[in-house]
Amino acid sequence: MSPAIVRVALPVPLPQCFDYTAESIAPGDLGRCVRVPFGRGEKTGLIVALPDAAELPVERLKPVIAIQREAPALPADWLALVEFTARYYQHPLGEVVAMALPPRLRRADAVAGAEADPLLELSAAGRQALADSKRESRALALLRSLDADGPSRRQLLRDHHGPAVSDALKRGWITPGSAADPAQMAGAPTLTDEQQAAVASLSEGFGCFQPFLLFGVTGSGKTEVYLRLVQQVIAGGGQALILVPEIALTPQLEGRVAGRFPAARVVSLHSALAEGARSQGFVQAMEGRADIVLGTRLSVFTPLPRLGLIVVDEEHDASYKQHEGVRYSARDLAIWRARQRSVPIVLGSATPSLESWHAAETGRYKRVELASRAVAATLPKVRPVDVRREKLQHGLSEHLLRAVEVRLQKGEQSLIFLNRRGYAPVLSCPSCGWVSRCPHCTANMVLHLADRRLRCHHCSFEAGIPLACPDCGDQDIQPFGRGTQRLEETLAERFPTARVLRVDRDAARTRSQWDALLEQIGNGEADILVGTQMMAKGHDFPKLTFVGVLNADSSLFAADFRAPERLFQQLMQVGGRAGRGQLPGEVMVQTQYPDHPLYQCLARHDFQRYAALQLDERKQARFPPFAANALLCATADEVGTALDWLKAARAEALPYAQAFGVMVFDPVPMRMVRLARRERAQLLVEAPARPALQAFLSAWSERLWALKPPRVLRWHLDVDPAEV
DNA sequence: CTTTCATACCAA
DNA sequence: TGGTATGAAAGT
Repeated sequence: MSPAIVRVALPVPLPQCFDYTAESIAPGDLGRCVRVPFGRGEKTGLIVALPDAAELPVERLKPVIAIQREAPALPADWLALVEFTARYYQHPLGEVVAMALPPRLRRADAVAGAEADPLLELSAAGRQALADSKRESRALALLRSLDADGPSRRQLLRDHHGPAVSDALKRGWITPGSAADPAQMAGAPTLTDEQQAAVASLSEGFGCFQPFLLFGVTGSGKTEVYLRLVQQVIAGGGQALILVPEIALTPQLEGRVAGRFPAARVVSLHSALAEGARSQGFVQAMEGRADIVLGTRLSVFTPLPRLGLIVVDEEHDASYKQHEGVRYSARDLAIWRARQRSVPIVLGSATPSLESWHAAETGRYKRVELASRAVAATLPKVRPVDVRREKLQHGLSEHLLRAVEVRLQKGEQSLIFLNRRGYAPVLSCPSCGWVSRCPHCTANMVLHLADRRLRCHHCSFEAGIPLACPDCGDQDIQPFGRGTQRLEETLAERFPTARVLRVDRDAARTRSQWDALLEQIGNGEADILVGTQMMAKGHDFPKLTFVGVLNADSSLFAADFRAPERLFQQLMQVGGRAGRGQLPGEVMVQTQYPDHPLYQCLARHDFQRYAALQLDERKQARFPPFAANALLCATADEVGTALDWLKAARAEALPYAQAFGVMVFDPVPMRMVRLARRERAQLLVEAPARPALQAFLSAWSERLWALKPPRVLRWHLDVDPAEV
């Protein structure tokens, strides 16, 4: 018997797979990791096919070193998913696999058996103890919660009751439980009529592929709707996949899910997780031992044998698109996966992406709406403040200052939102025009007065603050513009009795700093918050009733056609921070263009109107979703090199372009040409629709790989780019 | 005649 | 990508 052939995807930046010979191959080895000789050394890859014939003459194939048979093989539908990803995003399969697989799984050493998280329940003795006990204790609280909510996972109990758990185990009050229903819920609130209706129409999609757009204003209780759907799926023996933008910023969701389903096996996956924990969660999900997987974009690649539902929370969020390496969109892949597995997918947002909104308008997605806030709070009053005729005090209008003053007197909190870190965006010499340029980027270095540094926000280059102008020696160099640090200073001077707290990436460098800040705000230990977009994301501060927005206009006329969409989403989101408790909220946006449709729609909370306007513009201009785009990006030590290569690439494209009805534009230097000592250029491809783009790209990329670029040049394709 | 650096090529 | 082979330029 001649040896079998295995086709292996290896983590190398090459468009092809590699064939090897292997003895005694079973069909079950498809999807297994394998150690192979490669070049002078060895590499670990994944067996992606068991072909009858090799691409090369068999004599030239090397034998595999070892097949990793201790770990379970990746299932066929998972292979199909990574293969689709590689094809659609024009990225080498081996690199897609390397990204999607936890590193522990890839390495040949055995995967540690996942530690069990046993289910615990009240024993007869425990019931007795509960009945007999008279005074409050930690143990009593534990027993009571088990009595009320039913069996629960040990980890969850430990999170809430600490050492009382081991104690109760020793006394025999609680015991490892018999099989409990993972779908049992604890502490579920009553749904509003609207939520009930939403759950009803969404669950109609169970058992078949159907994308839903759950369009619900901030605070309308979308999460509660997800949880009920998840409950139904688990009750039917299925697994649910929930994607969230940044789990680091939304740990409360993790707690809420785990707390709601005390008997379910919940796996949460995010980038902050250690290697081992990530691999463990992956394997648990793959073996069907997890009921719920909750995670960031990477978890779209979690194998789930009993998948029954996918939820994409805040589907418009930019963090679903990966911006380097394999530039995939987790949201779009989730939809593909839902179709592949014939399961429903729920995309939730208060400000859906225009792509999703358009899909709902045209009936490709079913729209389900939650129009009112679940908690008894009204939408905040939003208005643009015309700053053209007002004299500003350090960038702050009289209206805004008065609004802050009023909250201070009432003991409520205000948030001033400014998306610009640091003290001032640039340091400049008024006499000769010198500005604090970054030596490695086409950008200015930002003045950070707190640690007396100039810092480039793009490449992290740092320098000290010069005492005099480096060019002309003038000592009168000055900061221009305003960042959060300066705003914090200004507000502290203006409101000397107020406690001003800055919340940006500099103030919340680590997770613990961030948690500490959140706690301070929650405890009412701050009166005025100065924050960047970090503050926009899903946190409820009951005492926060006013939000002032500075410098919003800069996104209005930005070159990127998606900038206004993002601005609207961001303002809706940050506005949603105001008045989520019992107190009514107010939002002011300082602008030079108070009549701009974006602000007008924002003031009326009218997403639908704004979406209609934007979609109309996009249609006229043939932008997505009325076209499909891709970018070919090249970087080199000089733009010229990049541009030359792109020109050659464009020449290769022209024969195909016509056939597929695709436009290939001239290469241009990127807006920020220089980034971290590399110069960048790109070329836009515009197709009438995705299938045409795909067909064109697969033909073109074959030619691109054949093109021999100079060694210094790096190139990649960005399909469905987030920014152009 | 050696060392160093840039460049071309290749991987099964 | 990373390792290696190749050759020209620069140094002894």
